[in-house]
Amino acid sequence: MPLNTEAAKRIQEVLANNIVFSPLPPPETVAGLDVAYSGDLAYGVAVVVQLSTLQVIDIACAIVKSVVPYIPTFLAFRELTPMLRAYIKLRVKPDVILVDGHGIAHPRKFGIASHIGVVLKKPTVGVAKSRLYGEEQRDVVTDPLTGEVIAKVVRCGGKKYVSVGSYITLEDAVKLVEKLCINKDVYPLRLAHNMSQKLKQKKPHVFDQWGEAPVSSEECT
DNA sequence: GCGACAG
DNA sequence: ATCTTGTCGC
Repeated sequence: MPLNTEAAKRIQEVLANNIVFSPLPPPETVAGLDVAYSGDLAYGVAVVVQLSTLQVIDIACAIVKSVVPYIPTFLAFRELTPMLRAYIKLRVKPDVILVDGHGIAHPRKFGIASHIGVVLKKPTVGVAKSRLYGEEQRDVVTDPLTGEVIAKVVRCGGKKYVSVGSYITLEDAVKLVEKLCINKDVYPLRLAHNMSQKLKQKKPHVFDQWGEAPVSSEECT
């Protein structure tokens, strides 16, 4: 299925008005969301980690048919479903969510991290491996049109572009990512990435009429 | 028209 | 993201 980019663009512009910039109350739990692909299937994984102990307290995953192609600035329309399908299966909801991709460091200020934050009304942080939009100088990325700081570069096994998704401030987002930078990786995202890669290597699955395969949390590991 | 372009 | 092994270097 192709993507109506004009309609998608209007959705992003409208929903971007719902982004909230506010301090994040000290979180106890953090989730990492990631998606892997194989053939025409998307494997979404959500991992919840206890900040004080770094122990994994919940895991969930979803296997759905991948229908939308990747088009720069429209990543959410391809990965939102697999990520949210996994997220809603969590029995323990996190205080804040880390997403693979940008938040407001996006042409229309509405990257996938912001999209998820607005839809779930939950604090989210965008953590990307490369820049999509903005002028990078030193460790800050600014919007060339407004001069506003839209992201900060955090060194953690390479550059990580950290931006606000929603319900958080850039300062709190950066503090959280730095705290979770372990062994050159943002821990929760590393776990989610490893799990999605593992998951897709498993046996085929049976799909229901909605194009989703039943997968237990144990089956994710 | 040209270059840029998350995963 | 995915296709793919070894190899050069700290």
